[in-house]
Amino acid sequence: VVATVDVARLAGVSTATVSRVLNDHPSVRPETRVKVEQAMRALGFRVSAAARSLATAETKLVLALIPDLSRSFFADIFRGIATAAHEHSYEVLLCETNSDRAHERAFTSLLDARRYDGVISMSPMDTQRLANVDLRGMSAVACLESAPDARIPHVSIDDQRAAKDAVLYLLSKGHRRIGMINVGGGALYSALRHDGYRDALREAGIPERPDYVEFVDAIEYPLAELATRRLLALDAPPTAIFTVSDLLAIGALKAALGAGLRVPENLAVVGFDDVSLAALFEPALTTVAQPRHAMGEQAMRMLLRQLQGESTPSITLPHSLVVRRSA
Amino acid sequence: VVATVDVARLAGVSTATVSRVLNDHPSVRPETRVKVEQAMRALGFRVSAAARSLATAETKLVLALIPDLSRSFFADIFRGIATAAHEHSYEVLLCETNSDRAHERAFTSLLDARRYDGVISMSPMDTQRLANVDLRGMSAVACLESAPDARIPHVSIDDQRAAKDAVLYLLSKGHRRIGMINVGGGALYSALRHDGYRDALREAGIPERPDYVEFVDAIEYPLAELATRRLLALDAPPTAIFTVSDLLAIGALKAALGAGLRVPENLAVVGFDDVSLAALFEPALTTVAQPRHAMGEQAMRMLLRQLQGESTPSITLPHSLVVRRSA
DNA sequence: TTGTACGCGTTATCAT
DNA sequence: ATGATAACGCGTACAA
Repeated sequence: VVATVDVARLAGVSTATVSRVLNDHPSVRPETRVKVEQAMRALGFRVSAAARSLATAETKLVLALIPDLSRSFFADIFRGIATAAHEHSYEVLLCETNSDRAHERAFTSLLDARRYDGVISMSPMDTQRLANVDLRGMSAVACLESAPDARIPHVSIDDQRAAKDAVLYLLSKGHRRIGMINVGGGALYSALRHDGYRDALREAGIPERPDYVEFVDAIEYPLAELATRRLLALDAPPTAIFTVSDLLAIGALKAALGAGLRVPENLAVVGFDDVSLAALFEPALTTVAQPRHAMGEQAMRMLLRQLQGESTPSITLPHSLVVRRSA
Repeated sequence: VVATVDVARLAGVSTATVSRVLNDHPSVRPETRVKVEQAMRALGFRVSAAARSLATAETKLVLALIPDLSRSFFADIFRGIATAAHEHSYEVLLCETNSDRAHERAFTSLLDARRYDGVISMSPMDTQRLANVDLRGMSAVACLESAPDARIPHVSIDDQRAAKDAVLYLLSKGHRRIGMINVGGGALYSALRHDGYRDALREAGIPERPDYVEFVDAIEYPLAELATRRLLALDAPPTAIFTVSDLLAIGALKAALGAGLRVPENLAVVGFDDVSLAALFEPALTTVAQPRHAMGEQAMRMLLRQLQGESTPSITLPHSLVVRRSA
């Protein structure tokens, strides 16, 4: 392998100078710089990230924890993270943690070797665990979900308000019997969106009907399809359903269509996230949009600032209601 | 920071012994091992991946090049790669290279610092470039697409045969006017699938109609929707369409449904890949399935073997036709 | 079975 | 503006 010493020798300078060239140090005479650069090319020199890390105690690598890679929702956030990271010469390692084994693995790999400068969690479960574990001084930020503990700053939308807005929209369309399909598991966002749903109903003076709120175990459309069937089997079934995810909304749509109902005439459906699928499906989904890319970018920038020793407050980004055909 | 020296001191052994414990070296007396492990815990010791890399000249990190992260098709392959990698204590860095800038970035980050032990490309464009660039001895394997040059081994299905099978199926259903929606850009798989399409027609004694084959610029359903409209506007329009991607098939479906046609009665549609969307859409897609997870696993194992100095032949995995409603 | 000592390729400090 | 040199933390011959 060719190292800085070799370059130094060929260029007739010291390794210190080679290092300076490598790091764009201003105090290098232009002619010297040229000599060094020529030597580098001539020898086919490449820095060793490892050696650099060892000397600087920085890896320029951050870990991104994601629950489910097959959901493009997370892919979009990841893109935002990567964008911001690359602007600052950082790389992002993606780790999917849906299974228990993967979750464990992620945390060992996170804490065992000092491979990462920091971590960004897009997964409620991981975020909660991050808050309860000794981070050994590693920086962490949560995306989408705030940690119960306030040590980890987060970037998210106002979930409660967003859910309320969605339900208010349904109310404005004249609906009085509004159901909800939520997800279990104890994530904070599901609690918040549930609260938002209640807020809207309360404002409209409509009493809560617990049997109008269904919980599914995972963000998978078949589960929502079943939940919707249960809702539709009620004595006075909902005329509209608010779901906490577009995938669940698709399930609701399939259940309604399968039952011979017309959407939105017989049953209105509102989703959440505005993934690409939302516009594709027939009828196209009315849904709450989150600024996914921006959220990823902000999360990464937040982490970057933490790495420089700054303390970073959590931030809330704006959501919006995208009205299409389903409601 | 606490290093091996500190652990050694506390345990009353040498750093060599600590290193041996770290690497599960058999020649360490059990009692010694225990002493060392206790010292590690007591001090909160963590290895430095950087220092280890510097000493071993291995990073235990591979780079995965992916064209489009929002397509779950690639996410599934990535999962396979990660699975196999983790079994051997490797990490996988994912890099999306759809844009020119990202493509350039990927290659600089790949070749500049010696950060990665190897690279797996799932992107035709990247694979072609890998074959034309000085890899500096870095191992590379292609997933999904063979490199024109034979230096880079690949894992893929038999694309030509798979396409032929799909078209043969349509022929078996009585179709004689069969169109195709292919993708431009010069990827090998599109040429192969085109050949497979021709093979099937030839066997059936049906002359080629060039106007039956449409090319789109990217795997995006709106483009396929337009292409399908053009096909349907022909004097004797196809009664069936074979597409090289499920996303394109969805576009064809939307065009057909939008034109008031019934699928598969008036127009049969066959997709490719069997992504989750294929089963979700109405009517559910008949499509060619690729063993995505296994392909990823095999690609990673192939890379691992290369890293150990073995030479690895390319491999072809079996495909299958999944018959659903659309054809 | 265990210890000694050096090398891995950078950066950073202190001189000059 | 540049050079000499000591870290950085681990693996590994070679010895013992």
